Amino acid sequence: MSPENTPTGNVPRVKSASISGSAPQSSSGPLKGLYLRKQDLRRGIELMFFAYRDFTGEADQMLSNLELGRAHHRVIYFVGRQPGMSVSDLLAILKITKQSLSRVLSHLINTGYIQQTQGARDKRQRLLSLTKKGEALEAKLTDLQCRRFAAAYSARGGAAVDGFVKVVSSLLDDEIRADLRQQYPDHID
Amino acid sequence: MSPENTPTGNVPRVKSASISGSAPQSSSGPLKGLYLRKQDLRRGIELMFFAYRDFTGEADQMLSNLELGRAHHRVIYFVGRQPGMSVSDLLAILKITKQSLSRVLSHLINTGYIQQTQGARDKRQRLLSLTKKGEALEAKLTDLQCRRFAAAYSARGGAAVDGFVKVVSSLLDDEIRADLRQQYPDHID
DNA sequence: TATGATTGGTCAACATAGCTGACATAATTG
DNA sequence: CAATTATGTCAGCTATGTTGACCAATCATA
Repeated sequence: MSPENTPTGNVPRVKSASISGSAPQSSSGPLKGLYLRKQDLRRGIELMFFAYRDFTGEADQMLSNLELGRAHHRVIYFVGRQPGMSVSDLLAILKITKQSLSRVLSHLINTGYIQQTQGARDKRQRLLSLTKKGEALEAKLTDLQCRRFAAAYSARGGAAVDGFVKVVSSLLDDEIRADLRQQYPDHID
Repeated sequence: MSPENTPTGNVPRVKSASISGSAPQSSSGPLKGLYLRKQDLRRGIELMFFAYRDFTGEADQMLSNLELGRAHHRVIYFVGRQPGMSVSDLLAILKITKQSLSRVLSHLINTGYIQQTQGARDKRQRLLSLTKKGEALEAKLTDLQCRRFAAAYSARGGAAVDGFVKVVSSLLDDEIRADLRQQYPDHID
């Protein structure tokens, strides 16, 4: 935790005082922990920042033409993924407050992207699903992002995809990783 | 672009009408493009969403205790990475407006995390760097995120890290990928 | 059946962090 | 000197998150 006053991070520094405790790391030769140099970890941080921005950028653009935002996209995406989900299901996934969701969800209902039906088993529940209009938008947005992934996956091949899924899964909080493992039967874990 | 009305996405669907054009894909057997099934691409989308949230979560928590936000973190991170950078350098990295940055940057200067010095070559420039206080915070925040990466990297090994870097790099916009390639001399590309 | 828990909606108020557009100052460059 | 560049600043707007309170309908159970 001691502050390291090393400016650029460009120089390969094998001894990483505050990090190296997490894993074996040799100070000589191309050995096992070479990818744990501080510069490699920083590259990871930056890749996440830039990739997330670029990954959402195209969809954001399309959404802004419809006077919608990223929050609307999330709702449309997850409702499209699991039609008939309840409001509390959605809250649990998005991890935002009821009020934040309410604002966005009401707007999507008023503008005809999402419809609600009363739950059969539990009449308190409002089960959410996409309208035709909502499905069309979801398809366009998901398509944009899927194309980006399809391009990346096919450019790099199955082994790289495997590594990607493994590493990103390990970046998740435990609870979320368990959820995702259930969603995807053949999930690498 | 035709809307596909398939509810859950849990069933493995080999034919992915709107996506499969991007790459070779066989409809039988464990072949080359198996990782391009719609469910695999959706998993990628979701991994990015959840991983980014979890990846920033711990730092966000620490920041909120200091009455700072994620925007402040970004500034501190990149200034710490490249001390002496100009305001326009920072704007180019963050891709936000001058006014958005100004608000955050002024606050960080007023609260003693960042200092400015007049450029020697070009006196109009205000070169940014972290104060001792800023360095200490940067170290703590970066350490949190580096630990997460170090854990993921060492749990999955070098081959997985390699795949992760390859795939995430391919998710970037071209321009950004070129920048990152320069930042990291041994960048896989 | 009465009670308490759950599901969902709503209101008011607030904070952060993005945006636009206009304008000002100082320094550099041609 | 004129044009451009680097930076800062003002006013105002929007999107998306937050808290806390409160209400209604429904469900589950003692």
